[in-house]
Amino acid sequence: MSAPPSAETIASELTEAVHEHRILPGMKLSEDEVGEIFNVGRTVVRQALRTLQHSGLLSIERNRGAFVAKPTVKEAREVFEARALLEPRTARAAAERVTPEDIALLERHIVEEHAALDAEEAGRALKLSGLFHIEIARIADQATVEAFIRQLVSRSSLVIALYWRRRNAMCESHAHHALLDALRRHDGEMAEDLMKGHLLDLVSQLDLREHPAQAPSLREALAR
Amino acid sequence: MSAPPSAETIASELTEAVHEHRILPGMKLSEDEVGEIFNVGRTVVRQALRTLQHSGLLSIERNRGAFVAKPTVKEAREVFEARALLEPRTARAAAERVTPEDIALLERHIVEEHAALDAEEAGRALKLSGLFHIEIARIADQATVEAFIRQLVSRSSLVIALYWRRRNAMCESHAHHALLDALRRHDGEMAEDLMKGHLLDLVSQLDLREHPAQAPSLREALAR
DNA sequence: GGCGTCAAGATTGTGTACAATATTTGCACT
DNA sequence: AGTGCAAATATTGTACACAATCTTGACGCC
Repeated sequence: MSAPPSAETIASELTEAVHEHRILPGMKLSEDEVGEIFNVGRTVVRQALRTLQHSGLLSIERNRGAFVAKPTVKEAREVFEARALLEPRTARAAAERVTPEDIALLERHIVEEHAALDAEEAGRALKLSGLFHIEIARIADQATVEAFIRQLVSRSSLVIALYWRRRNAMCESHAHHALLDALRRHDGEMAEDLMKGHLLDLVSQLDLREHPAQAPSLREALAR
Repeated sequence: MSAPPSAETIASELTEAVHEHRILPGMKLSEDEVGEIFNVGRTVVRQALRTLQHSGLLSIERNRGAFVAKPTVKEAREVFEARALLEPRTARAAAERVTPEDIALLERHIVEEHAALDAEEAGRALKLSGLFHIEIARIADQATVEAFIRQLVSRSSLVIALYWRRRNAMCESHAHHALLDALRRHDGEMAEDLMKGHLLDLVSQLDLREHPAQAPSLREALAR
């Protein structure tokens, strides 16, 4: 209905849905189906799906279709190892460049995140939590690194959907608050350490043992 | 001619051409032209171009076409800052996991790189030089980081095309040799330091002052 | 009844025609 | 001659038709 959205719009909407866990790993995204939802032809849908594939959210299998990626345990570890390489130093750089406007924006982010948690909207809280990390990269004025972190945050959403231990609470709000304090004081060293610890915390809350659930296909699950 | 190549094949060929400086920043890649060269329809070409866009090699302007990206000075710095975050630690990890087969492969790489330099094939030498860095990420068994480094190496080729000081020699072969030695001895610490220094060396050989040459369009070059 | 083969259906892959838009060229007018 | 507008050209954006491939269900055979 109304104006036909562009491929970028569709890609954004789908990405946001993944961030909010409204779209879960393994789900199939049929071209016709997505096209009907957004009132566009398959050509535009295919562009959007390819975009999401390149950012690692979809796995497109030839003549089979596009499926939301199901990161293996190894990939899950790799995502957080990559984040551990990029984000702490980026947080340090952000602490040195952060402006009062940035601080205010991050404060609003945290408030909204808390509000979402109180409203039991875990998906929205998760999305906002990811945006917090992306904002830090933006503040550091490192567009290239920011693009990488965007990808990693997106893929982290998939990892969390698959491997998160406790569904009830996401008790990481304290970490973001502490980071914000360090940024406010332009304490780069502290920001770097906090980010490093925060990421380690996140990984420690995942269950990254080799589950059966991660079998990519039924064939492998039942093979012996 | 003969068998029609897939979109991935075309993307690889174009990427390789960029690595070898056969395709230079600013060049326009017309869909029809590329399609005729590879004997495929525009549909497949567009897929390949989108892929290259997502890896940062092309900038696609709506209703204008696809142009090989011309990184600004800022982007050039960002690329090497990102590499400085990712590659040293990755080299350390590689030193801990490297196998004799990997060592042999890297040795061949270096030999070929020297041969290319002797044969005055600067483009081929540059491509092999980039592959050396990618191989190290592969050896580290970090597929996610490897994908990022691939992007960064590609974009580095564009940066070098635009900002390299001396066209004659690429006197970095020593650095790769030293890195290989560290890997052979499983000396992670040394490998990390060498990689860090190597990347700093590379940046120092660039002319990243704000030249006029970086004007994206004639319009800007002559605007006053 | 179990199993293999094959046909029907559905979904994606690709080429192409047409529409939309940008660029260039020519022309009229000042 | 210079400038502004308009038509012509060329290139990309989108939709659609057809081909290729996979999945599913049915039928016949053992």
